Amino acid sequence: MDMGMMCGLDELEALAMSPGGSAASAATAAATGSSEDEGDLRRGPWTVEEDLLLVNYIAAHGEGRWNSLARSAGLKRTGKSCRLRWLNYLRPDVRRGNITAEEQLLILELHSRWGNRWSKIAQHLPGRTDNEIKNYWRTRVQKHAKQLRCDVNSRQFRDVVRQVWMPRLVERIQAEYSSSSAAGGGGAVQAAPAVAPATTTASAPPAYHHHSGTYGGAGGYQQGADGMVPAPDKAHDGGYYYSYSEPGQAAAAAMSPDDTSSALRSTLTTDASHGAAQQQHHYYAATPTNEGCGGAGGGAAAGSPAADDVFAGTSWSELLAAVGREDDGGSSKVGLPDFELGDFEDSLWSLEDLCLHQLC
DNA sequence: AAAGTGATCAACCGCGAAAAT
DNA sequence: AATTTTCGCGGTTGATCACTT
Repeated sequence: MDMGMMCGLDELEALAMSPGGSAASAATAAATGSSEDEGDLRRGPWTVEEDLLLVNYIAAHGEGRWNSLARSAGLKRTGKSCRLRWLNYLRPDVRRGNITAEEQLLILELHSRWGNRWSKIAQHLPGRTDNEIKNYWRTRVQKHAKQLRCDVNSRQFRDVVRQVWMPRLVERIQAEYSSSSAAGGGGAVQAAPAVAPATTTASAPPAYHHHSGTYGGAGGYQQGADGMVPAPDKAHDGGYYYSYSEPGQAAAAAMSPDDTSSALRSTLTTDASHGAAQQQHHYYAATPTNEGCGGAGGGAAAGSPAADDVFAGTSWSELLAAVGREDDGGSSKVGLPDFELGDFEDSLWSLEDLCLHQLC
């Protein structure tokens, strides 16, 4: 394992002195409440010390056999807990930060195919964990469904996703690519890091990003002069948060050329004047007035003005108007072909569908 | 400024499948 | 072949942060 994350006593000592470390420990002690009896397994938030034990043990011995790993590493944790901590947080290729528009699009697309198969979906979003995707779905997607008073699996909501959400994501991605190409590509990493082509060069120095919107590093640790050390930045649970990318590594690792998202990217970026741009044209062909899904909509979206919310500024009545009523089988919606829904167990909608139906 | 509310995310739990003994 | 252990997944919870009132 060439993670380059060996940690020595120096780092552990530095850790003991670091604000993040002490904060995390204190926070954990407060969170767990009770002192840990000898032999008892710890629960709750991980301390920096525990993180380092785990990281360094895995660096030396590799992962797997989690129960014995936990014991051997001297961690009073279940193997399960160690595995989770490693996979969701400490792994060097874990990407942190906002879910990009392209990632959102991919999640919507893949969820339509596979449902709540989070781990399977996560395989197509390099650096993203199933837990993160699951959280995204629950907090963002289900929130929108709730605002619409729709079941997240209802046809109407899926129509909203298909006819409103996804097109707007496509639109945004297009805009991002346009601006990034106009700016010489430099903006792509910021705008759409998930699947943006590698923009760093082999000669570029490693980039450390100290905010929650970037990605590319292992949890809250960074490569020190001779080992992994906690990143002294944003207080976040344990009090550390950072990202790191080797030259040309982040984007390359973030997206292998042969995965679904890559195909998606090519779909989105191939000839903007014909491809997705044309999709948008069809998506927005018409909007019959209509209520829908309990009709609570109008203005409800006002509560979610997040900058990355493609629905921002659009009332739910508008959204619902765009897709027609569920109880009429969606027949009132226009602007999109009626897809074959008989087999939506397998695939309700997909970008391939959109292309097949003369939308690109 | 304080209290209340909602959003986010790390972590835990239970269960079934796979692997090991 | 049967039993035990380990792994991985999906669902859920709780703490914290951010925003609103």
